[in-house]
Amino acid sequence: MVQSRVVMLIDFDYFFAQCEELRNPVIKNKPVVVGVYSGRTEDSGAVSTSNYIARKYGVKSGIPLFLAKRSLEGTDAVFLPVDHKYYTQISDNIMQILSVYASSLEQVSVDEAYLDVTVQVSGSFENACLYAQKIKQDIKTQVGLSLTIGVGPNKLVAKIACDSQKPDGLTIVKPEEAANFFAILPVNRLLGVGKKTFARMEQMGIKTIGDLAKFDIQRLVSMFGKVLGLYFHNAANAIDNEPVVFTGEAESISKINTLKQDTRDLESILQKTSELIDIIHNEVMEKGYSFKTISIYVVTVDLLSKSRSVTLEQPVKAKEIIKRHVCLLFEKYLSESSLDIRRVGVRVSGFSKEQLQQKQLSSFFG
DNA sequence: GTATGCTTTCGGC
DNA sequence: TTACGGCCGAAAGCATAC
Repeated sequence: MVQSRVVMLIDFDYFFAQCEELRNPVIKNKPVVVGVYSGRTEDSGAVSTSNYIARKYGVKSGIPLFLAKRSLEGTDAVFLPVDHKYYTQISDNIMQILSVYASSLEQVSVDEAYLDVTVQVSGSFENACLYAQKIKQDIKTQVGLSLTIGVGPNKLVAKIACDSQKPDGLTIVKPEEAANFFAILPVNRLLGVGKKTFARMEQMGIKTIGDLAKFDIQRLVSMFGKVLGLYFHNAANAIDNEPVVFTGEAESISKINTLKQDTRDLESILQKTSELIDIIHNEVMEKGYSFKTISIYVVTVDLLSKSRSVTLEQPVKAKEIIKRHVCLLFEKYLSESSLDIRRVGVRVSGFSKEQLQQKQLSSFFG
């Protein structure tokens, strides 16, 4: 008999706010709101994360800071600006500790990682329960943070298990339970089922993952194509063979800022993007990347976003090339739109890294 | 038709 | 009544290639 894998998804609870509680435990029993301040006016900006006390007042990720402030009026709420460096340090520390617990670790974001622990728990989900508790305890003791863990036979199930109980949760879904666990969930909980596909599936009478699991596979293939159709069929039946693999470098590097004032003056836009490009270019050079694609990102006064990009024939690395293409892209964009611009951003992607490969080879031999 | 790759938009954190 | 960040990868939509 083929033994099931045992895969965990570990999610750090309300991460940024919990980091702030760690730094200053006095705030722990107060509403804590971590926000990005745009610098325009005193309260201009948005909530990045809040602790669960603040969430009781409806203060959650993405809402405007002044709204959060209003909702928390009369409480002893603490508002703090994001400190990415500090959170990344803590995250790196936790990832380092977690990596020892697994055969492979795949970091998904600053506060999430998949672990393949099949070997460590001898393929037993009973062992996995104890093992997960041990991991939680270890991070609590060594770092002082709480985590939520989902365990399943693959990444797909682990993820949905993890989402089902937070914070400080532990949910285990055994292989034989996965189908029932999935059946009642709305189909858009599956990766790959966005707004459009969700609407299409609804038309076909598919609302839950259970509906999708029972749906005729041939018809799925004829509707969505071979690759997607088979993927949907498998996913709905909780089948997922994606391995837990070490995550490589980021695929894009971007920087975005809010302008001091709304404008469509090319000079002032280029002045701001020039600052952003300096930072991006530094980072790209540090990593020894070349890049092929350069994009600009615009948020207009009505808060809608647009982007434009160009892909070059050859990978390049010069800062001047970014600046030149950013200028061209903005000239083009401005000729197409008449709205004032509130925020601007720059992104580079399509990396290649001959240098890095050389480095790896030489360090392998050296 | 299916695969592939590019551009733009969407949505989670 | 309006109000509102910064980043990333995935989704969606299209063009082109086989």
